[in-house]
Amino acid sequence: MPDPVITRFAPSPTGHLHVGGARTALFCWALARKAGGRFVLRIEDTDQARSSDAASKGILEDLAWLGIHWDDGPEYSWKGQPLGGDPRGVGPFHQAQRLDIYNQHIDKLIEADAAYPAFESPDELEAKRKEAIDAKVGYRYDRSALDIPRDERMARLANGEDHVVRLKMPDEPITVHDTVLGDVTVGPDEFDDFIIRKRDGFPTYHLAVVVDDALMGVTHVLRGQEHLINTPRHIALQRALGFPTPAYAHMPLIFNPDGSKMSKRDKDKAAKKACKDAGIDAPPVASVSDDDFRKWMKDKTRQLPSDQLRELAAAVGVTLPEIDVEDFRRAGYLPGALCNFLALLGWNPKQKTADGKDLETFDLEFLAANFDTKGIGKGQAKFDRAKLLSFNSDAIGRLDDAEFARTWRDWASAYDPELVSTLGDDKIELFAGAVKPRCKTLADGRSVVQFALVDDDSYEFDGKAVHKAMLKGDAKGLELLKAFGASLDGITTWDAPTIDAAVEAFAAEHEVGMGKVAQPIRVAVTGAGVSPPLGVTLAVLGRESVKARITRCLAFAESVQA
RNA sequence: GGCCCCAUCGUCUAGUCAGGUCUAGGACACCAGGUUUUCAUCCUGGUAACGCGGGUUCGAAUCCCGCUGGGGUCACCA
Repeated sequence: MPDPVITRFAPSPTGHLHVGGARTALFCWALARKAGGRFVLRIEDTDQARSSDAASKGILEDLAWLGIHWDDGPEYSWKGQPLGGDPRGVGPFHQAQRLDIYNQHIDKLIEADAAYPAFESPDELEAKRKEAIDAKVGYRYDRSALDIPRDERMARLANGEDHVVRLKMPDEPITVHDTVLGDVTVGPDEFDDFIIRKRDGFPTYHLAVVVDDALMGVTHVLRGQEHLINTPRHIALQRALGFPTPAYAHMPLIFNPDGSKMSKRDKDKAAKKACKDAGIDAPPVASVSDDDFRKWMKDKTRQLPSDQLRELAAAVGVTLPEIDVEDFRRAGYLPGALCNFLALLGWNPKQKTADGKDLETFDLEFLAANFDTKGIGKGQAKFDRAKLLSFNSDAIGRLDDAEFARTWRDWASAYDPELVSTLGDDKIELFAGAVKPRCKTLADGRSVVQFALVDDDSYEFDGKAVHKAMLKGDAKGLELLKAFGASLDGITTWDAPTIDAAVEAFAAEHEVGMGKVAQPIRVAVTGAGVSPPLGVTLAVLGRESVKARITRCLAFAESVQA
């Protein structure tokens, strides 16, 4: 039996899942699925200061929502389906809970003289680094800890003196055999004896990753290209520890359309700019303190907690760019569309559709059956929101009306509860067919149904639309509207098809085109010249509401006319 | 700056490994038409790219070199 393929995604829980991370996770997942292997989720929380439980939970939910489900990893329940667990007994999956394991391996390395404790303080090292920079030479740790006799080093270590542990890097070039990039060789001058255990006793990322990947049986590592230069370090560590080296594939990064790196800070940046442009110098919302606001405005790198930031953005009237998976979810993107788009950003199935075009639309199932590291491109990609938007509206279009109604309602109950409470399930269903082709995101749906969310006497009439539909020329529109309003009680059943038929009959009876009748009615009941098809529009409002609105519009139009 | 990676329409890309069938294909965006009671959907068509310079070759988007450009990385972050 060939070795099983085991991949892993190992985020650090410092916030919600970034779309770049989501793509990495998606590819790792797909590679494992394709090979019938396992996909491991591991939480890299060795940075005590920056990691949080909330972020860790958020990432789990983001992945689950996307449909990227893990076999081994933290236990999580998604829509009644259990995810994760530890059937192979390779956990726990939070690195902070694996300190003993790391220390065993570090001890082994020290014992074998492959690693050594170093006692310089951070300040001392910082000074040396600065010196190197001033002299315009690359800084490397000078191994001065090795000048201390081994016995003395070990004694000081045993005494519990503050220290870090460094790996002795070999004095020879290391070649990474990368599935995407080919062989990449880096010389020994590029590396110094890097730290594998920090002063606080936690392992660094390098040590933890290598130990965990080996112990969890990971065979294929797919990650962003920012890790390429780390790989020789990891290979050195694997050799020192006697671990096999997994297959590596580094993929290009994702950028903003302007070429800048897609960063969580972009959201803060947008909000800061809006505040600055509007000349706001005090926190516009109560949840942000005066002090925090001032510091935040002053420091380009400073970020506000996401809910505070969102509140502030709403108050200032600025739309934040979507960066994290959760941003896209909130903005009304479908998980399938996001995955489809993300997959295409750097990967191509290289297949044709039945009509000879490049295959671009596919689902997770397809990815699981067809993913291949050969299809990963080498070039860096820009994140084109317009194309994602198009993917999303296509994906919405492929839902049938009932599915759409369900999806829209579920989204709204989480992100726009007022819409659900005002319309109710029945009207949402009634609207589904009309809203679906008119929205590119689930959030867009609101603008389509806005007219039904307001009271009969509280929406405003667009003067231009009123003029165009009923007052222009001989003001025949006004006459028709009046007549139609009077005929309302004659409509037997108040549903869209019957209403449409009645309007058609009305137009025929008055010997005018549909447009001449439909537009005045539309403007009367919605205030504007744009709405879903008339039958649905009237059906949703209800007969009494339509009557009231026509009466109100008549009065408005006549007052304008006079 | 050192080291490393990359380079086809505005954007994502197919084609590059095995040079000719590429007057370079698709998608998004954009523009122009058409269907439609408005808007949207939908349909048809169009504009638009091999970064530059040298080689190799009968022939290069495809191979080689240089340049330019973009990116990554140089933490007791991951």
